[in-house]
Amino acid sequence: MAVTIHDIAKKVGVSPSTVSRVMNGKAAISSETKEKIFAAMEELNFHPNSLARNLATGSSQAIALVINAEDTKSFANQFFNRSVFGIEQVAQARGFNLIITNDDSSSVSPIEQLVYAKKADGIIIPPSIVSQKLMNRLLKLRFPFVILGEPGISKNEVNWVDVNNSQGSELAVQHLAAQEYRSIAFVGESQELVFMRNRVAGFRSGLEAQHLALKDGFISECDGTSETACQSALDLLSRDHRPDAFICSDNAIAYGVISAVKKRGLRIPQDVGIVTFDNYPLARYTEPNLTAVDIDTFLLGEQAAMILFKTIEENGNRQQMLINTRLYERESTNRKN
Amino acid sequence: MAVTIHDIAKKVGVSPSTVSRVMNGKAAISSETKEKIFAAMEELNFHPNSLARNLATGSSQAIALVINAEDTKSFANQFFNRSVFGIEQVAQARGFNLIITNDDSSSVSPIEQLVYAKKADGIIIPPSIVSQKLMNRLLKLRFPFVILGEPGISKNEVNWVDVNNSQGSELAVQHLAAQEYRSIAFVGESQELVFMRNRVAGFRSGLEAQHLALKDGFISECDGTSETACQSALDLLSRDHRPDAFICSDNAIAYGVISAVKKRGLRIPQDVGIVTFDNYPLARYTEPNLTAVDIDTFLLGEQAAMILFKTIEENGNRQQMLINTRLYERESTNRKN
DNA sequence: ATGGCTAATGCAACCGGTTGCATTAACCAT
DNA sequence: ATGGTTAATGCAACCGGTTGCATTAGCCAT
Repeated sequence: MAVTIHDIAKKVGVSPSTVSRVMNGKAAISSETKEKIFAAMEELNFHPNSLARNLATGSSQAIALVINAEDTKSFANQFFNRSVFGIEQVAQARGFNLIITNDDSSSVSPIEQLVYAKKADGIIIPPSIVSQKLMNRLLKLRFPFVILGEPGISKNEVNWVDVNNSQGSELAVQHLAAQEYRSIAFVGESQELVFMRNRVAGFRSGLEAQHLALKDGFISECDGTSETACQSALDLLSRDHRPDAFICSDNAIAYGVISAVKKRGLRIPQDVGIVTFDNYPLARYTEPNLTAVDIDTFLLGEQAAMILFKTIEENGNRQQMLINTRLYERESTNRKN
Repeated sequence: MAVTIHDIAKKVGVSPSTVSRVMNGKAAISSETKEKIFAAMEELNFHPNSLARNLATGSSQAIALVINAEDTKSFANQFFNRSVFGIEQVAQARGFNLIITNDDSSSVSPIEQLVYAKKADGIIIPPSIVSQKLMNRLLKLRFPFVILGEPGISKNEVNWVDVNNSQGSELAVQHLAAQEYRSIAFVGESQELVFMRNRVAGFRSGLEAQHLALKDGFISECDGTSETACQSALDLLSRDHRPDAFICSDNAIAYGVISAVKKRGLRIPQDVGIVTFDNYPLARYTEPNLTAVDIDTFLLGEQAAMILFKTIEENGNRQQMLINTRLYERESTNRKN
């Protein structure tokens, strides 16, 4: 078997507890013994067994990110990659491991595993699996958790981090107004989704701030595919007073809107301007390429992890955070230069 | 504190070992006591503490996926998402956790943490961090590992899973030949990358199988950006005997090639056919949309995990596996219908 | 009746650390 | 000299399971 604390103790001629204390930098140990212990650890190639340590301290030294493979839309895909990196970085800096676990409806809640079996000291969960029941249970157990997105319920009672969706819409409107677009429409998915509601709210307040009217029917819902987005845009463009700009809730929708504009024989950006949420994966590659409201998902993950650790350490913290977006200007709105 | 095995034992009036055995289904226990124990576990809401169990059994019940955030190209991005899901699914089915840890050059090898501190029972690592030293160390420790991609070194001595890149190229050539393209070029990245070498090899053997000549300079290397890919394609298209088809090593390259073809005033697919590796993220959305060699990354992850578990269980297994690709036919090669 | 066998369960050591309390020795002030 | 203090370290219990070996009781064959 591997080298243990006892082997070190025996070699140096001290007790295991002394070795433990040296290893953890706790209590006062004479620098003489310290050095001998370090030397022995080096020589025997000692590595503390984290399983033993975890049991003794009652901590798993891990946090978990719960994902929902079924929910390909909101977080699973786009956000996933870089936010995982952000979370991992924060965890690693604290010597914690990051566990990833899928919790779709088919499995017998892996969250319970993590929580009850003490496999994690805290969890980050997507809004799509948040239920009142789950939240209540976690709160009652005082088990640290952060929601990666604004939850639809009890938003003031739990920790969460989200993109500032309404600010993103405002930014888009402001930019379009500056480019002298006056008749702006919004194409997105169902407003049953929290982030959609926030984007629409920002769209409204953005229009107000720019003293622009929200025309009837200019908030259009589709199912998120390019095809239905295209249809929605075609409908709007066939009106007497058609939009001269679109804000699209994601790249696939924007792609559909571009097709619609082209079908109607209109030019982008001269006749119609387009801004899309998300700078990925298409925005750079469409024709013309797209001005985009970009979301820093690395930062999102990072902040979620920070809040989680704060909760783990302080135990009783409650925090919400919005990450501001920024605009990447590209051809699709470049009317003036 | 939480309910332990001792609480159950006391309540039922048996010894902790009996409870343990019932929990694990080991040894013969009378169905009478079994039932009483199950009832007590239910009543007290007992959940075994995995930290204790792990220490006792000497297993962490976790596998780890090492990622390399610096290596955005080969695996980190595209493959990451769905292969993680595949790995996780296999792990979850076995009651294992999946740990994700980043190992870039800046950190003091988290792999050592995982291995020496016994935080994982096995690891999956990307080729980009595989060194001879690391492999030797893992082999010597008999620590189970699988490489997620064919390694550049010692490929016969270690476990790995990879996309069948050469078969992918062959598939592409075969399809192009069937569409009566005769002068096929390949645009990819540096052949220092193992997967590139395999794709080029498949390209060559595919041409041979179709009795097509490989023209001089028709294997073109760029740095992987659309811009340099476009330049490479422009060069090839300005030759006396220009290619009538391109196989592109990824979507960004294909995008550059499309631009080049359009710049030369040629039509796709009539004058020039294009096949790209990867069905994501652009293939569906380019103009025209792209015939693609698709890689099932979920399956890739799944198989990697399967091999890892086999190694963990059988201890001494050695296995390599190639995942075949399949072709999605789209407009960019649709010359005949 | 008796020895042998098996099924059911307990005992206690063990996994490898952590930590509260006790102990010892040295030093200081009175 | 004596009591008090502090620095350095050991003892032993503990974290919550697992498991080899021992024990007991019941049953069967001789």
